[in-house]
Amino acid sequence: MPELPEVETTRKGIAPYVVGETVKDIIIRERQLRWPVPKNLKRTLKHQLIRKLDRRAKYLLFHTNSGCLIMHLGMSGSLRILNNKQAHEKHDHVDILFESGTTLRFRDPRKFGSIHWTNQDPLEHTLIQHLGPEPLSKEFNTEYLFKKSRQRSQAIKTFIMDSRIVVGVGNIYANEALFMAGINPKKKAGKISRSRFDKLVNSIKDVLNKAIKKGGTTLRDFINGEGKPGYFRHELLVYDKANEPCVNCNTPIKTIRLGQRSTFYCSTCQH
DNA sequence: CGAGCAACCTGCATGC
DNA sequence: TGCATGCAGGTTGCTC
Repeated sequence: MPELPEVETTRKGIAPYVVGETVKDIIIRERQLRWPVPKNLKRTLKHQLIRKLDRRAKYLLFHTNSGCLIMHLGMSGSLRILNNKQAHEKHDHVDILFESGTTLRFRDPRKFGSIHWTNQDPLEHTLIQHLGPEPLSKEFNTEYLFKKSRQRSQAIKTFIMDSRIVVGVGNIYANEALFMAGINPKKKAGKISRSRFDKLVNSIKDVLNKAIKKGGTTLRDFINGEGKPGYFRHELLVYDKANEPCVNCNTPIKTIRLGQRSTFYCSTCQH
């Protein structure tokens, strides 16, 4: 489910409850996620102090003194902070219990999420080292995107969703940013001018920042650390709005399939 | 190399 | 009611 704003919302929500806490125990009910949960995770993580909780792309990084727990929420994953020993439900795959009595619970019906452990710099991890820049960093700018896109025949939408180009832009926000920038999602990345990339970069940063402020987008089941949904859904302009009138020109929003993902755009406003 | 797409898995909405 | 189909906030790793 989560794109960058939802992962960031989760990080901010759980950080106060986990940073500075010591792991008392881990309960693993399901090991078969996107990748198997490491065999010795329980032994490794027990008694570790969580020093810091970072995010890189859509990965959450739980730093301890001896290594780092890396977590990805996939399409349907969520993390919750629980005060008491609440009974687990279906799809509650992993619990991390802290000395303080609180529990961090990982739920993921579709099991596309994953949990990893590394003793080294997590940024050097195989799944992380090849990732492109953070969209909200200075490194992600017009010049960078323009240069990367030259000679590329790929559609601009799949291009900005490619994590080697830039991370954190999933299907919702790719649709939204392209609408805001007035760019047709099918347009070849290599044929877009510098000034239009300028607009696109600003739109991506803008939509992600606004979504973070609203606590992310809840379509069906995204919840933050406190079990509450995000409210950016009400601000969406094109995503999931097939046949609804464009907010600018009233033309019905079109739906197509691009790179196996639903794509929404206004054929009048986006070229 | 780039581009496209099948696959991983479960739940839910839709249509017959 | 049941069953079949298609779709869902992601990403890797296969083909061509």
